[in-house]
Amino acid sequence: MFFSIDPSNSVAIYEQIVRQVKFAIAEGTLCPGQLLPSVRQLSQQLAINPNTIARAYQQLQADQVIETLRGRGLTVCAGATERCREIRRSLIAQRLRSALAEALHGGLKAAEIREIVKNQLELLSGTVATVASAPNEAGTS
Amino acid sequence: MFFSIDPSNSVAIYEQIVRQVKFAIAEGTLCPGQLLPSVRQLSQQLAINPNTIARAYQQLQADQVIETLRGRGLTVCAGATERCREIRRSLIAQRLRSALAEALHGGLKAAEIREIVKNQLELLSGTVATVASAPNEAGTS
Amino acid sequence: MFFSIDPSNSVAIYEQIVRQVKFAIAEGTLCPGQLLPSVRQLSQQLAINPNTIARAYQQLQADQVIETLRGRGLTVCAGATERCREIRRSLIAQRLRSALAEALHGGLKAAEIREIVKNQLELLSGTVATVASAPNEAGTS
Amino acid sequence: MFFSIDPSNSVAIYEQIVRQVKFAIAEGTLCPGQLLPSVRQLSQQLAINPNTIARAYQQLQADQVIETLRGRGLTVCAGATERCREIRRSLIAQRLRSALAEALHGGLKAAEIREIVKNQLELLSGTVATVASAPNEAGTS
DNA sequence: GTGGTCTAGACCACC
DNA sequence: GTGGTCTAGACCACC
Repeated sequence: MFFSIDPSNSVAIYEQIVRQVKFAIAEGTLCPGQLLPSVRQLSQQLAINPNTIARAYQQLQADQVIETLRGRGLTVCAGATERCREIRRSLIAQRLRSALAEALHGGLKAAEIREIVKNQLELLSGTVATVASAPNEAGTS
Repeated sequence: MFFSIDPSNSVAIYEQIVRQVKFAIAEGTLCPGQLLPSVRQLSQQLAINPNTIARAYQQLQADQVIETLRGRGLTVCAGATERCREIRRSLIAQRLRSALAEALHGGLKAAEIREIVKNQLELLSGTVATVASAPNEAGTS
Repeated sequence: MFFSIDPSNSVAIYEQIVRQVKFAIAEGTLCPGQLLPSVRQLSQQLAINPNTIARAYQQLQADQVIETLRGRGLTVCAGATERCREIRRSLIAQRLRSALAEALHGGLKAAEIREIVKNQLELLSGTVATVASAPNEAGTS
Repeated sequence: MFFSIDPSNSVAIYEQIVRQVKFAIAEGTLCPGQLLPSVRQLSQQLAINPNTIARAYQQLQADQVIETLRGRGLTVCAGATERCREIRRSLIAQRLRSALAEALHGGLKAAEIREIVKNQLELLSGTVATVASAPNEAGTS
């Protein structure tokens, strides 16, 4: 698990950790049953106060993504992979929908939007083209 | 000018005002030379702290969208209409692009994205054309 | 709002606060739109660290029971009354069901259980009898 | 003796062991005079830290349910069967009473409670009578 | 060793 | 004034 935390980012540090853990689980980098780095350990690795790490982990527990094994640490819940993927997909789809709505609403014509979408997808698909044969994982790098 | 402010929204109130003024200018509801409501007046109308209104107006001045007419109040700058339209369009286009990037990045396939875009555009274009029939989706600025 | 906090109780202080707020909302003591006591105020009143209060309030926000009005404080969400009632009822019903299951499982005969239930309801209903005409609020003292 | 330990359960592991031993004694699965599995043996069988097993056994000794036979190990005390049964029954009855009190207190009407009790008893009595037909609900200790 | 909770005190943006 | 975040350091039960 590698985290990259940016303390000057406007999203809170604990929230950055939450997202990166969910992302890692969705990606399969972190699997159900696996132990997370301990609060103290991660706190040292990232040079961040243990309380902040603990807060992120508490959030992840509330989201039913990880659970505590008494005295041993925190593990990824069974089913978390699918849950995290689903959360991600629906957040993304929703964000996409609202960006489209806002675009139409804010003066772009449907044709212009289609153009942007087409260009953007071609531009970005370059990276993805080679992975086209693996249906589910495409583009999760 | 009608503003709708939501204090429980995560974007700051002053920022909501800034956006709505720029939007109204881009739309032509507010025209160059026109006087804005005074701080006190708007503060009363929205039941919001005058400092907050003042801050929004300062921001709009910094963005060169409004300017003070000494002793008379604040007016929309000449050229603000085009500038606001341009600001809006580029913000929107950028947001759209980043939503698309994130979507690809986060596991949606290009085909799925195209599908969402297509559906959404049909859905919303319909709504825009015949606003009255779809009551709820219309005003989601 | 009166809170009674017991720091020697095994349930965490922040959790005691969370429960009492939900209870007060379910009861109607705290109504949608009403402001909660501020973090600092409650912290003084209960002689408890502000962080602990803040944590309780954050939990209540995550539970969609309260929401922040930027710069003004925290209010009870619309619909929170029903939500809190429903939460309470289902928690209680579930606890009751599992107590019954455990009782049967653990050696009490159905007849004994019925006896305990009957006695207990009679014993406790005394308090409630006079309120029998107000269907929904019965016994929420 | 089969134990099923869940480290992600909120009740401590040593406490889970204590309860299961008492339960087994109350049920007659474990009889006075019988030797308990050694700390090491149980520790291996459950893949649990020996200290945790030792702590459970200490607790059971304090509760006068088991006692050490010098050099031989730990045995179930004489009279433990009845004591465990009694402990269990009174714990259960008390839990039931408090669940009922809380239910009344928390907004369920006496009639609703009677309904839940009735349904639950029918449901579970059925299950107990013909365990084999309802696979999942049987072992919910 | 593990996480969970709490206090104390600081700084921030926002109103 | 408001809440939100973070650090620092303590203590606890559990394993």
